[in-house]
Amino acid sequence: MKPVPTLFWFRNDMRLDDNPALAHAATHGPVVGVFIDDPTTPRPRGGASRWWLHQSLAALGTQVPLTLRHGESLAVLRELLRETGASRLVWSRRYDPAGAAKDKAIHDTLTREGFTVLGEVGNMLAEPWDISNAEGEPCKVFTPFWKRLQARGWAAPQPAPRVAWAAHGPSVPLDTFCPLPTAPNWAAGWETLWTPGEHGARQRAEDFMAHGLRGYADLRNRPDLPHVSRLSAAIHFGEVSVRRLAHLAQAAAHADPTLRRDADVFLSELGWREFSYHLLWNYPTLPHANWKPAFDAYPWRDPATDPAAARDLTLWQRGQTGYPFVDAGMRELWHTGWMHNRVRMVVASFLIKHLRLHWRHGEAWFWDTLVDADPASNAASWQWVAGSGADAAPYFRIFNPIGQGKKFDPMGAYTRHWCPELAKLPLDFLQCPWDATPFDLATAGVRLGHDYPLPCVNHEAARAAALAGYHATRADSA
DNA sequence: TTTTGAGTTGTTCGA
DNA sequence: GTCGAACAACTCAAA
Repeated sequence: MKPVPTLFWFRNDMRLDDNPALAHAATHGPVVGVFIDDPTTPRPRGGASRWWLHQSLAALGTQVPLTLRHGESLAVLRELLRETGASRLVWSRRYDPAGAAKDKAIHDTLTREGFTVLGEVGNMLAEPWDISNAEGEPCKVFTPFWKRLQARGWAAPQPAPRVAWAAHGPSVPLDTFCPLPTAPNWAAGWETLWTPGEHGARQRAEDFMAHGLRGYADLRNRPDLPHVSRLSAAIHFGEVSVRRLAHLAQAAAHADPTLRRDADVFLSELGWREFSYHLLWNYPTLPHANWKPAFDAYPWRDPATDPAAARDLTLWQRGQTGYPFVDAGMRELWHTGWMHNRVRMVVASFLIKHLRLHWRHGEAWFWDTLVDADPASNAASWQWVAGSGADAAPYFRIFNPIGQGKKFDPMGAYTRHWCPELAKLPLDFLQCPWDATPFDLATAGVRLGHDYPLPCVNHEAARAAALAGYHATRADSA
């Protein structure tokens, strides 16, 4: 008698290592792996994310036989259950509101139809509902959340299970399923920057633990140095498990106690991701509505009705604001699909506070251009910078784009790399070329307004306007 | 229940 | 150049 297969639905868990759902599926005979592109998804992936998805699917396809299908998820799954004769469907849970709702609907429907449908914990240290404060409510401040999560602990990572994979056709060819960009190919050369897929992620993780972790606590703020993990996209797609990463960091600190502080800071960054999902789960409007409603009163400039605001949004997106550190970050994003976290904070603060454009415009741009675009981290972080989020930065914390550049790119290497038209400018004026003497500018071959833009806003005036705007959000101003 | 202290990532000003 | 305080007021969490 032919054994009944189990259908394993890959989503953002593109790995075999420490994949509890896959481990479960593997205990029930042959496994058919499927990935679905569902056009009814409310907020489809952005372009950069789809580039990564293509590469990640290609990598996963070399590890296991993978069936690729287009279509509404429930319909496709029904079709596959019928075609394969499977009676069991297994997945790693999703925690974004739309994904979780869809999963519940599919679970309920297929269960009613007699199938066994099972979700296991996704790529999380704790499920978003596992953590709550003393009143049983969601945590609204990071530190107590993180303390509670750490006290609770998490499961040790498990090695990849032995799986009896069963190929199943037909499958849509990858180049049709998830096409790479052409005309223009804005991702040209990205394959030399990134190695999507489980193997690349593990390699990157181990390389980081061996060479980047030491000094991480301080040097993670330096965009010119290799002391961040660059694992954000791999984590988003589940190419590496956060439990595995936590384990690797803890093992490194155990082997060498002088790495303790660095490892703790790295773990807390994983904690921020958990906190973001905790917030998204409990407050599903996080990606589009101010978490603090008081911020609804903020006098944003509207690019839809204000041409100057529209112009400034475009300058920001293109890295043409005239503030070199900001422009360097925005160009890094466009050219690599990624931006160093310190620079993300600076460009976000600039959009929100200097240009007084709603954080949603920035969130949307990041959603489309980041390879690591994530519904929880992206929304929570933009709201954090805006001051409208949970445990957010105080409103008067307005990053100085000049000072941040000088402080965190002290040699100017990062800024010069992404703003090559300023490469010959003396360091003293690199972050504020408008202060350079005509002689310095001429020597460096820079004509401000031609080779590099004049600043689109004045820092002091913009800062004052942002502070004035925030008074509208004060509790007693209503 | 009440009180008290804390709260990712900063900037500016004035002594 | 360095240092501490102010920048506001609020909510949350823990004692």
